[in-house]
Order: sequence, then C-alpha cells, then structure tokens
Amino acid sequence: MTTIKEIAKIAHVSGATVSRVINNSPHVKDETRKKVLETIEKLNYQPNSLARGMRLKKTNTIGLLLANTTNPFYAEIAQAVVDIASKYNYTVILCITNNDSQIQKKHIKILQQKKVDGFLFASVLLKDPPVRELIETGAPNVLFNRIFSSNENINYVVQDNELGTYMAVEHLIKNGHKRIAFINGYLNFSTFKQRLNGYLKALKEYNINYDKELVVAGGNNEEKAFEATQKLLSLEQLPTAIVCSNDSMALSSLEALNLSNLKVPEDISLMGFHDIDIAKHKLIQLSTVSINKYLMAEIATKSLIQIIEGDHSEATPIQIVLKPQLIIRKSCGCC
Amino acid sequence: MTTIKEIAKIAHVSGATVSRVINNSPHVKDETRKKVLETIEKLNYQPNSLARGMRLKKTNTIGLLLANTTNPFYAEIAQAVVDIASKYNYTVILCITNNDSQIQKKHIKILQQKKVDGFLFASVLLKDPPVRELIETGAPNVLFNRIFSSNENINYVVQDNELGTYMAVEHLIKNGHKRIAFINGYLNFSTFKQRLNGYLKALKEYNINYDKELVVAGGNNEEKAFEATQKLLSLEQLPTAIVCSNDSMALSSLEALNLSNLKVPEDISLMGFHDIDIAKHKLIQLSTVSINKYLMAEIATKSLIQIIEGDHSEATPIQIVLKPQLIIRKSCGCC
DNA sequence: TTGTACGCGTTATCAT
DNA sequence: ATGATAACGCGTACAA
Repeated sequence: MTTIKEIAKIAHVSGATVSRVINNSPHVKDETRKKVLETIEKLNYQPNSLARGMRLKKTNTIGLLLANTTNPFYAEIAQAVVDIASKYNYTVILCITNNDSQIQKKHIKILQQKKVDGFLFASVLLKDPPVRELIETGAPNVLFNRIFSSNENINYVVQDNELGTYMAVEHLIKNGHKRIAFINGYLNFSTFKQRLNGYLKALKEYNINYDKELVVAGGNNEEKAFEATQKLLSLEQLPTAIVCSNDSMALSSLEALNLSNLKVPEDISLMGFHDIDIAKHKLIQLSTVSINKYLMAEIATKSLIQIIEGDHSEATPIQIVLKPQLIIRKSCGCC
Repeated sequence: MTTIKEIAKIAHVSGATVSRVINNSPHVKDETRKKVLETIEKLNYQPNSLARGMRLKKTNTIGLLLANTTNPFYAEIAQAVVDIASKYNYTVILCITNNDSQIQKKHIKILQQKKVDGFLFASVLLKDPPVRELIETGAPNVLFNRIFSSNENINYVVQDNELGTYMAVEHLIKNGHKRIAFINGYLNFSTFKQRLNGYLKALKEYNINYDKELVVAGGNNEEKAFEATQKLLSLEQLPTAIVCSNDSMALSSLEALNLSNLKVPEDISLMGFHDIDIAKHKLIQLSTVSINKYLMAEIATKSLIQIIEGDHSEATPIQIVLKPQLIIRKSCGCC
C-alpha cells in the first residue's frame, strides 16, 4: 500500500507538502501541486482513513441502529439514511438490534470504539437505558421514528402517529361507523402507543363509547393480528370496521376476514397504517395512513450531520414532528 | 477519551501490560491483571479501533455493496449479512449502488480507504470493470446472487436461476400448457439472463416451438411488467400461462390481468420468481420459485470471513450454486 | 512556499 | 512477568 511518504520521495517533496496537496491547501506552488498530483495518480495512491481518523478525530462514519431490515418499513429507512449520508460524504455502519435493548448496548459499544461521528436510532424502546447513557456522553445523535417516554433535550424526528390513527378513525366515524375495532401493536414502542391514543382520542371527541372488547392485542407479527381478528369475529356484536396498527397486520387481518367469508369493504371496513408498497395493489386496495418514511429518515440524517459538523447550536434540541396523510382506497368502503 | 496510557498510569503498570491484559495474553500475573481490569472498569475505558486497525492492519469491518434496500429481496440479504457478520464480530458498512457501475466504483474506493477487511457484492453487472479491478488487487471478496459473464477464479455463491425457471416452465408443460409466455427482466443482470435461458431450455427439451411473440421485455420495474402483460393480451392467440422473471413483476402482471377481466388461474396461469412475503397471501397465492436468500447471503458472508481469516486455501475459488425450490400455490392452476 | 518533527492510540519486539 | 520503544500513516505547529 502506497503512503504519503512514498509519494513524497518520488515527487521530490516532503510528506507535509503531499498532505497539503491532498487537503487542497492554498499554500502550494502550482508547479509542485501538479507534480504531486501526477505521482498520486501514477501510483494510484489512496489516503488511509484510519490514520486520518486518528489525527482528525473524525471518521465520516455514522452508526445506524434499527430493529431489522426484513420489515419493508425499516428497509426504506435504511435506504434513505445511506442515500443521504453518502451525499454528504458519510459512510453508514448498519446495526440490527431486533428490538433488544441488550443487543443494542453491545452495538453502541462497538460503534463507540470504531469512533463513529454520530448515532442514528430508528427504533428505541420507551425505556432504553443504553441509548440514554450514550446520549449523556454528548455524542452526536438523533432518534427517529420512535422516541422515549420522556424526551426533554432529546433530538428527534418523528411522525405524528396519534394524529394518524385519529384521522383514520375520524374518517370512519364520519362515514357512519360507530363500532370500530382496533388491533394494537406492542405498547412499549412509542409509535404503537401513540396510535392507540389516536384511536381513543377520536372516539372521545365524537362521543362514542369506548368498548374494551374492541381493542385487541395484535403483537408485532402477522400471526398475532390474524388471531386478533378471529377474536373480534367471535364477539356477539361484530364491529363494522377494523383499524390496524400497521399494514402488515391489516393484511393478516384481511386474510382472517376472507377465511370467514367476510368481504371487505362490503361486510366490514379495514384500515392500516404505513402505506407499504403492496397496499395499493388492485387485489388489496387498503386504505391506510401514509407516513413519509423516506423524508423522516432524510431529515434525521441531515440533522445528525448538522450536529456533527457544528452547524446546529447545541442549546436547542432538534424536535420535529411530521404530519401523516390519509390514503383512502377501497378497503374502508367510503368512496 | 481515556487511553491505554492513562490506565497504565493509574494502575501503576506500563502501557504494554495494559495491552496484554486487553488481549488476554497469558504472560501477566493474576494480581496485576486484576488491578488493570479494575481500573479499566472504573474509567470505562474503550480501546480505540482506529489505532488498533492501524497497527494490526485489520478493522473487523466488511463492505456490503448492493443495488438498494427498498427491494425486499435485497433487504433480506442485508439482514442476513449483518446478522452473520455480527456473529463473527464483524461490522458492516452498507453501500447502495443502484445498479450503477460508476457509483459502485466510488464506493469501492471509499471502502478501500477505510481499510475494510473484505468486500461482499450482491448485485454486480455482467460486465463490471470496477469490481474486476478490485478483485485483481487481491482484496478478499465474494460475489453473490449475481455474477459476471465469465467467472474463472472468482468466488461466488449463487442460486441456479436457470434451473428455477426451467422447473416452473416444466411444471406448466406437464400440466398441459403449450403456449407459455415469459416476461423478461434486464438481461445485463446474470440472474435475469439465466432465467430466460431456463425458459428456453424447458421449451426445447419438451419440443415446444419457441414463439418470439411470447417473450416480452418487462424491464426491472413493475410498470414495465404491467405493459408487457397488456402487450401479451393484445396477441391474436393468447398464452395460457405467463411466467415472470420475478414476483414483483408477477404482481403487476396480475393487476393487468384483473383489469382485463381475466381470472387467475381459471383463464390464465401465472408464476413468479423469488417467493417474496406477499406471494403467499390469501388474495394472491402466487406459484413461484423460492430461492433461499438468507442462506445464500449467510454462506457468502461466512465464506468471506473464512477468506479474510486465512481459513481458506486461496488456490481454489469458492463457487457454490444453490438449488431453488418450486412453490405451487393457486395461481398456476395445477393443484 | 516548503521541510522537520511530533503526536494521535495501539501492539509487537526486544530487553530486563 | 514487565517495561521501553518503534512503528502503523497522517496532519500540523513551527521553523526556515
């Protein structure tokens, strides 16, 4: 591997001068600059990022921690983060936490040792001691998608999940539904908790009694949502609409409904959350709440880079809440 | 940031001894080891990976280059690679190439500068000069999923794509189909090229005339597949079955068929390739060729780590071809 | 404008 | 068993 010294020797200059050329220092005679650049080209010299990182205390690397990439939601987030980071000349180390706080702790430690310039968390838990500890070290960081239970002085970029389900439920109510079921997600994720809140809030504001039976646990996977739907179908008085905490669960719910020979939306209305790709398919046509994952991840990444590069005053935390959008398709039967 | 030297000073030993403790050298008295470990604990010391990397010429980092993560296929691959790498104590830098050879070249350069221990390519093109150049440098590398047009002395782990479509078409033939259409993908990806070959091979072996009209370009995106299907439906004599180069295209094809009031599988049979998640949904039930992405990525990652760690004789390249599996659901109308 | 010399944090070699 | 020291490749303060 060729080094700065070899370039220096061959170009008959000192290492310092080569370094100056590489870093575009103005204090270099045009003639020598040219000479150096030529030998750099000739030997195909590549500066060693490790050595640079050590000297400059900057690696141009950020750590991205998320639950998994098999979920299309996080997959798109990963895409956005890598896209944007690359645009700003940063590289991304991808860490998968599986929603496990202990695994996340391990990854944080490794990222610290690798001297990443900043941390991006897409899926923290409501309580997440390892993340809080990291934040206390003062390392640049941004949380997005999910946040903590209390968030003063925390940088975050999130969607208004509560507003999302509120709008969905409101839409159903305005179209005559009164018996609206809700399939919950894991409530130690802030996102799911807020979606439940949105459901409750809409009922309250429109003076509809909250019926405990109509809120069932869908867990985080599709199987659970399937069972949850069956549970709803076993009630004496069926709901006229089902709102799911996300689209994957809505698809499972749809399966369960089909299996019971209930037609959507003729017999029962259905709504999801996320607007994943398949939701718009002719055979599905799922009404849902669209949240702009790409934009959210983009803003989070840009914010982190701003913090890293000192372009943001540390006094005020970055706290951004994006508005979701209602996507009305066939499955809610309102159009 | 605390360093080895500070630990040394406080523990009243030399930096060398601290280093020995960290690296579990046996040549250190139990008593001193304990003393050192305690101060490491107390100061929450973290070894600096940059400095280590510089000394050891090893970063425990691998570069993963793939087209994108919005495609669920690559998303699952990314998951597998990160999972396995983490298990072996490696970290993954994720690079997105968008199937663009020039962008890939840029990423390769950055990864070289960051001194990654090895390279994993999930989506090379048939001709891909930047990748070939890298391989010639002798850097540890494994190609998987796609490969080059000529592959002597190249490490790769792939699926037998040709066999995949061969099996699909054979299955249709054996169930009485004679007029089978094929929706192509981009032919400068080895995977798509091989799938076309499998189609042609099956026709030949079963003495079915190759009708040029029945093979249409589906490009790489869903829109193209939609149009391709419409093109097929405008033929004088309709096909009785359509085989698509992947599942996403099959879903678009399905939309086009529905739009023309053709029922699957009653009026026309349909098959895909990949077995993405949604394929098994009650409303879709797409017959397809399943390829084990996770296993493929797992083997590729393990192989790369073997190469990095010198556990593999360089004399013989790693060349593994996995067998796909036929998944028969409702859409082909054979069950 | 250019060169010399040092330090970033670690590990390996050599000596004790 | 332990310590002193050089080396990894780079950037920079200082000197010239």
